[in-house]
Amino acid sequence: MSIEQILSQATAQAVAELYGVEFPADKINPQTTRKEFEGNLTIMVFPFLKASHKAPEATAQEIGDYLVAHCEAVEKYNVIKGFLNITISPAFWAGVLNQICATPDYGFTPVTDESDLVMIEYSSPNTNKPLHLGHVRNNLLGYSLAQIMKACGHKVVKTNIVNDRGIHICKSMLAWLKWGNGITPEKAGKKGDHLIGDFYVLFDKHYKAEIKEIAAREGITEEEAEKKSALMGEAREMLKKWEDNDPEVRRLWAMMNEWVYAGFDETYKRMGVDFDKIYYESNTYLEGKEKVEEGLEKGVFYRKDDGSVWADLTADGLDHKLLLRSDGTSVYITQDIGTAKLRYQDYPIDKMIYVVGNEQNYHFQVLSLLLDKLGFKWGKDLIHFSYGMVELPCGKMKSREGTVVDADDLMDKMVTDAAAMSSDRLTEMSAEERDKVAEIIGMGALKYFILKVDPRKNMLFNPEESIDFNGNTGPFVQYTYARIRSLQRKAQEAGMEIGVCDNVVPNDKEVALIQRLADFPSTVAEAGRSYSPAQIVNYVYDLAKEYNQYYHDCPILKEGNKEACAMRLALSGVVADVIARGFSLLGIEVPERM
RNA sequence: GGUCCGGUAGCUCAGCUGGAUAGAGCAACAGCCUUCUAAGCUGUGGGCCCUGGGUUCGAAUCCCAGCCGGAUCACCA
Repeated sequence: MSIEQILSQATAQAVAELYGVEFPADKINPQTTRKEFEGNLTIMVFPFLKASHKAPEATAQEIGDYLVAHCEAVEKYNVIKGFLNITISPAFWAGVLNQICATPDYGFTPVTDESDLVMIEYSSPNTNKPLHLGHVRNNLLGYSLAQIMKACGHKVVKTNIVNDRGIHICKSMLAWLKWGNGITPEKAGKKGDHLIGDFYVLFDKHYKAEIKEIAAREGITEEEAEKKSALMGEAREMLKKWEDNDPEVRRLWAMMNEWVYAGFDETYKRMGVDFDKIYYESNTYLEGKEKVEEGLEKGVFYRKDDGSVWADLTADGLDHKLLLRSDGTSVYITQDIGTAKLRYQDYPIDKMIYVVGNEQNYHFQVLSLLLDKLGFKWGKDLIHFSYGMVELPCGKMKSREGTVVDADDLMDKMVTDAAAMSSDRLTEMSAEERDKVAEIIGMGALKYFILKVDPRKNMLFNPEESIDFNGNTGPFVQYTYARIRSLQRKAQEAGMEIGVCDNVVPNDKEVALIQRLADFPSTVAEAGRSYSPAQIVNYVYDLAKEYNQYYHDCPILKEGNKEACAMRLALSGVVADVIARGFSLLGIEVPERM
């Protein structure tokens, strides 16, 4: 039981005994006392005034006296207005530290057979171009969320739905046939996804030129000219052939997709993300029809005269939504229904989380309703983990405008910059070790910077600032960790003892640190409940910052008292450990030296 | 126009299940390396928390209205 819970219950008991009123203990939330006041935890007594019929100060005094008398952990208290500031005895905190040291999986809830199964869909790339900055945010959020859900005791299945079919892939294929001269990633010395992306761009270039040419020649608008494009006609024809299982087209498609997947794998690996199960739209896009027919039979959908199928969502405050075109083919949302069907066949899903950009908020509102109507038990409560756009200082990042930041380029830049900044610092390391550290720091800087921001918000990504190694950054926290590890190495060399001894009491700064460490489990739980990696980032930063201040003021290896020293080493060790755990929830590595 | 989401220091962001004098970092200025890693620490300056109402002991936080910005409302994906 946490100290907060102990206090809540004791306070509820105090209110009951002193004023004869039952007050629910879970409504009493002791908060960390602000720095400028004495005490560790604060209870607001305003809610009890109705019961006590006394002034706030008097009420606080009475409850404070009761707590000191009945609660062993409470050492003393002070009252400021309606705020009851409670000081917990240092011995109690020492006990807490001891307990944390003895808890191997501190802060994490174990996964059991009875745990809920949470499926998290993220990344969802198209196979006609490489991953970009938007995917970076998506992947980092998705992976981190999966880590957090695991730590909260859920079974997690990470999944990826790859959009591997459609007109856009055909464009790349066509361009490769026309202008590729049989080039391959090996021959080009290029990652497959980048090569395919190049051909997609090439198609667009030729297409635009063609439109312009037609418009000029026939004196029509470019919009009208688009309909006459021979290139687009060919692409459509290719899509038709693909759908008809034309062996030639299918072979080309399969080959080029393999190139792309090899490229994606590299990017994912470097980013440190992975998946338990990958679905391909080419396998799922026909599946939704069946479910729609089923819904039609149940009467939750209806058919128009032209044969198209719709869902009436006006009762839920939305519009009518198309599910099947009049020619019987699927639309986007029908595919999502199909994918849901397959997934539910594969896994006993209790909760579904979709990590998808906020431009699809409406889509997921609709999907939730449709899945619910179709009887998916997790449909109603599906989570659309919606995130905002990543903008650049020079303007918005959209693939059309050509200012896309490529994910691979970005990671390269982060790591090279990290290497440049740490080169004169890590002179005693081998080149190989230095590269490894640069990778950890560069990727840490990137991940931390992206995960720091509330996902819902659009964020500004400034490449210059992101690699700034000062302040609230990943490297700052990593540095704190590395220093503690170095400290531990030195202590070990000196043969010093580590551990919490009964007759050593932590000082104020140490108590504050222990108190923060004690908050870690509830922080993880809360981050899981609110789906917020940013909360972990904030926690870890606060912890690292506080430790840095402590580190500066309280020398450890120089401390004369052996037992105090042992306690400080133990405390430092837990700080490092919790930093590492927090970072593991964010998918960020931590270096032993830097 | 309907719906959804944002608006907090010059900049990037926390805080939002209502609590004390609204916090960090960057940038600016002033200090601290004979010291367990100075990628650090300390200090100073910087705020109509978009506006206006309401709810109450108390509002950046909750409710209503408005302003500004973004997204979305396809037989596209």
